[in-house]
Amino acid sequence: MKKKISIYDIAREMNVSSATVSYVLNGKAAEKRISKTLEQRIMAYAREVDYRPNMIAKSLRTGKTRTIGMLVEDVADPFFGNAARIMEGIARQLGYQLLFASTDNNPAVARGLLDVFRGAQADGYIIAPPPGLEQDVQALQEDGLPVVLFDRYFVGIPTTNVVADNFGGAYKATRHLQHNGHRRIALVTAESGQVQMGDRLRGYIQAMEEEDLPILTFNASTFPGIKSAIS
Amino acid sequence: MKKKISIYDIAREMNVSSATVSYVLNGKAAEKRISKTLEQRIMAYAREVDYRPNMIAKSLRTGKTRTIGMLVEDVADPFFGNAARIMEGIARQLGYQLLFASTDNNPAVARGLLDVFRGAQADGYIIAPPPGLEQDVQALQEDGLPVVLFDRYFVGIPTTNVVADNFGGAYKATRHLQHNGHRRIALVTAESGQVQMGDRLRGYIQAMEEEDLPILTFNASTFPGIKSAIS
DNA sequence: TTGAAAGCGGTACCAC
DNA sequence: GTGGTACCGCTTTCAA
Repeated sequence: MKKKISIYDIAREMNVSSATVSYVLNGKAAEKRISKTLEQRIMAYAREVDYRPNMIAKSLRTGKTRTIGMLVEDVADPFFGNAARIMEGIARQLGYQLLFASTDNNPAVARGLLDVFRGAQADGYIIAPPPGLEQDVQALQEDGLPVVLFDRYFVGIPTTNVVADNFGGAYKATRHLQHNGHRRIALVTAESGQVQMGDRLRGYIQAMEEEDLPILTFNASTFPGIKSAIS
Repeated sequence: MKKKISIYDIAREMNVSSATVSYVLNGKAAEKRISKTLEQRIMAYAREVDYRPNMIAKSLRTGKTRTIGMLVEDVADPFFGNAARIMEGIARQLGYQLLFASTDNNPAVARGLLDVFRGAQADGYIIAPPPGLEQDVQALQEDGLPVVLFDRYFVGIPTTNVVADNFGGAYKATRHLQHNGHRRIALVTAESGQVQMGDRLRGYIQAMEEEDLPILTFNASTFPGIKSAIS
């Protein structure tokens, strides 16, 4: 159980002040015009004793945690799992740590999670919002916290979102089938009331209407086995 | 952008010291024999201004972060994704926050991740270790940090592990097929050199040997399409 | 070139 | 019953 070493320990050992050590360790040696020799000595010693800064203390002082809270519907879902994993890698490269949590698409759960993240002083938020989270997202923004929505968004409330082109995708897919000579084309979807689903439906409908074809939709949620068609 | 309120703000408003506020907010009012009325007043005010403790400051002072670092092979993998999600829920119920990271089953990556977690002062670790992480796991333990391995473990190094009964499972499955009259039973596996795979293989072999049946194994990694048998 | 010291927001010991 | 205050480890201003 090697004892934690702090910048004071190394300052004492080097006969300098903690400030000097802090400067050197943060690459501000040049800026603060600290002698090259001193800098070398400190760096060498820090490496020797395997100094690791206490991020907690740093965060308390700077007010930044380099932490991003990420809310998805379910981390175990392949779509969100992959998204989480990829974003995690990118974040880490940029020196950020992602905090994940699953909302179950439940706004109450999501609210609780946001509270946890706020308690942890997350610097920013990446959210795949469940329906009903409008207020909370707005509250975050009003408090000056960076928020980006993904996979879904709220119509009417101004946010930065990254979403697939659901409308265009459904439209193109439908057109493609039409070009291949198909006439009876159905859309299997979920009636979740979520905006991304609605966008797909609209894309499909628009393509069908342009060709004056009948609209056919399967509701995957009410017919899990996909046994019958509605409308 | 409502300003962050601290216990000092509350203390000033209530004309008491920050110490008193801290006691009340931490349920130590009775223990510290603080008057019921004062307690009520402070609680009410805290609620009114929606006070949220700064966990960073709390962590710095107490040395505990109520955070657990979790290393899996791949968060996007359904097995690990589900494990992550379930553990996350339990942890949160207990007031802990899980930090996830994917090792890609690469010890170098895992080491870097452990460094990040240590920097974040994680209170404990849950690890599905890649081969070659023995030293690092031992180092954690020597530093007095709680570690639990899951899904795999290292033979010979003493750790707390939670793993499936791979040997017993393979043995029972094989026996089951034998009881149903099958004689040529093959094991499709991966030659990963990982202990859990070896355990399964041993369970299968033992069951086959007890009946004097021929050992047949498919190596799923060298024959991804599972086209031919070896041995 | 370098260092003293004031915080960041809490906790908890000890005194009154 | 309540409060003063030192301290957790680090950053940063200001002075020397």
